Amino acid sequence: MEQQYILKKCKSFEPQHIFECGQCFRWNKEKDGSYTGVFGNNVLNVKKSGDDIIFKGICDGDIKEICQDYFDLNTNYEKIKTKLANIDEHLANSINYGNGIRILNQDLWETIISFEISANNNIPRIKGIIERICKKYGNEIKWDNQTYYTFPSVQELSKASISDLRTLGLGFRDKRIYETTQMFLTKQITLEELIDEKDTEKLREKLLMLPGVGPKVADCILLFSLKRYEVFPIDVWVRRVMNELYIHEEDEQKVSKKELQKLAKEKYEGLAGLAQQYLFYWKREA
DNA sequence: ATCCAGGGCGGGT
DNA sequence: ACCCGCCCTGGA
Repeated sequence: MEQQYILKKCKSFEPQHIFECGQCFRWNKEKDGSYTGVFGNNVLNVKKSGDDIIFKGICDGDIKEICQDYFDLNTNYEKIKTKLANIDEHLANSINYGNGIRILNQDLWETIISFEISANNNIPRIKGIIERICKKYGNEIKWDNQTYYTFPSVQELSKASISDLRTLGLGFRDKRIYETTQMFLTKQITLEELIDEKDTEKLREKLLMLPGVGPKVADCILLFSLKRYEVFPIDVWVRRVMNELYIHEEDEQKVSKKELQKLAKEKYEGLAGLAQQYLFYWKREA
């Protein structure tokens, strides 16, 4: 049954910024500018109307509670943005540009697999691959005369062989996804132990044990699902923007990740991940 | 046509 | 520790 929730006068909430800042792959823009997506067993449409946000859809529980958790509504982004904007002019500009960004609280399993798929790949293709996986191995949810598919659980995805995955277009990532799924299926590693691990460095080490998870993917999982706002995922865009703003090296490829990590930690401290999102979105879109 | 896209892996120094 | 070539795929 359809539910609706209206969030009144929310300053830091812009659907386009949230869904197109690179953190998620399953939200699509509708003709009216709203976004529709699937997360958990929920299908939701998010529409901005003045200062209000209208959430509408099929929810596995109370829509208000689900949205408060998923959209990180208990975090004060005004405060975060003020702090970051005071660091320097570059950050102030990028925050002005992506002022409605929020870090979603995404499902760990889905985030692990999604970012393994993102390796040396592009966003349209990543989205296509994930949709095909969901359609084949997830569960159907019908809403508003359309059919949506949930992201498959460990058990559900374990039905896929390596060649099944290859058929869906995963390319060389097929084996990585298969083996990661097997590790969780056989409880060689569990989602619970990752969620319960408080020490971020130990947590990163555990994530790096998964095939297909290197430093960049691990940082994305830490930031986009495990709420580690201090980690700083470095991809080509972040390297580009950091070099342009602070380093001015002719060949940006020569700037080492180590140097960038150090710079981010010095400048942004515990909010490096948030800073990354504003800079990334600004550089990609503007 | 060749290159590249939100890297990881394995095999070199 | 760094460095490098390779890896599927499809769109420009």
